[in-house]
Amino acid sequence: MSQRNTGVTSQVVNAHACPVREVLDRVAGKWSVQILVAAAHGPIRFTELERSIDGISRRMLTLTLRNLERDGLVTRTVHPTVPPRVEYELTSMARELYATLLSLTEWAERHRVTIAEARAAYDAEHAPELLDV
Amino acid sequence: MSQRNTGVTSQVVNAHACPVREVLDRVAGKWSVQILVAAAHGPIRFTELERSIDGISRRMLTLTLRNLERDGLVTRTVHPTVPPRVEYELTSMARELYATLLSLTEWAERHRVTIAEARAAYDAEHAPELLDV
DNA sequence: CGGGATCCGCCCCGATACTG
DNA sequence: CAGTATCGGGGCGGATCCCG
Repeated sequence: MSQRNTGVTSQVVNAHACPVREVLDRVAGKWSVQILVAAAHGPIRFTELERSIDGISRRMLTLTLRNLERDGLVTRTVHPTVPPRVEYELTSMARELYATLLSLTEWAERHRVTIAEARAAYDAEHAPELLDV
Repeated sequence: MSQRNTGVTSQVVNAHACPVREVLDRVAGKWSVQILVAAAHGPIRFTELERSIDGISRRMLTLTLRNLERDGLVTRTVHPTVPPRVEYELTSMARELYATLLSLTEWAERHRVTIAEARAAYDAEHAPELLDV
C-alpha cells in the first residue's frame, strides 16, 4: 500500500472511529502545533520557523511541514530568487483549527495545577512501594 | 529522574511551550479519547470498556486508564466483591475536556472532505515521480 | 537558503501467557 | 473479573552529512 505516514499510527483502521482521532493524528505530532502557532500571524520563511521554534531539527521541520502541506493546512510558496526563498502560510482551514485549539489551551491552563497535583498524589501513592520496604 | 512515561515524549522539555502540547500529551495516545468517550455517560467497568472499544488490548486499556487516572481524568473505584468489580468514571475536569473535544470533532467533520482531497492531490503530485521515469 | 538521505535509539503498542 | 509480565516490531524523532 502506497500510503504515506503522517505521524501517528494507522489512518485506515481509525477512519471509522470518532473524528477526533483524525484531528489528533494530524496535530499530535511533536512539532505540528508549534509550527501552526509560529505561522499563525502570516507567511513565514523556513529559516524563520527554524529559529523561532527552538529545539526543532531541520529534518523534523521539513517533515512536519510536508505533512501539514499534504493535509492542506499550510501552503508552500517558492520564490525563485538567487538565494532561494520559501514561504509557508496557513490556509483558512488551518486558521479555523488554530482558533479551535484555543479552547484546548484554556482548558489546559484552567486545570494545569489540578493535573500537576493529581500526578504528584498518584506518584506519591504508587512509587514509594518500590523503594520502601 | 523518576518521572513516569505518559505516552508522548518529554514532559519537561515542553513545559514552557504552549499549553496545547500539555493537553495533547495527555490525549494524543491511541486509545485515550475512545476511553473518554466510552466513559462519558457514566461509570463503566473494565470489561465493559474492553468490549465497547473494539481492538484494544487488555494491556493498553490498563495502561491508558492508569495514565488517565494519574492525570486526574478518571477515578478508579474498586468494589471488593467476590468477583472483583472495578468502575471507572470521568472527573468533572475530564467532562469539560470532553466537551471541548466536540469543537475539534466539528472542525474535523467540516473539513474532512477538503483534507482528503488535499491529500489525494498532494500524493498525485509527489508520488508518481518514483514509479514513472 | 532550503532542503534530502541515512543511521540509529527510544518509546508506543500489539500478542501472548500468567495471576489473585 | 481485572489485571501484570515479557517479548518484539514499527515508526517517530534526533544527529549528521550532503546537495542545488
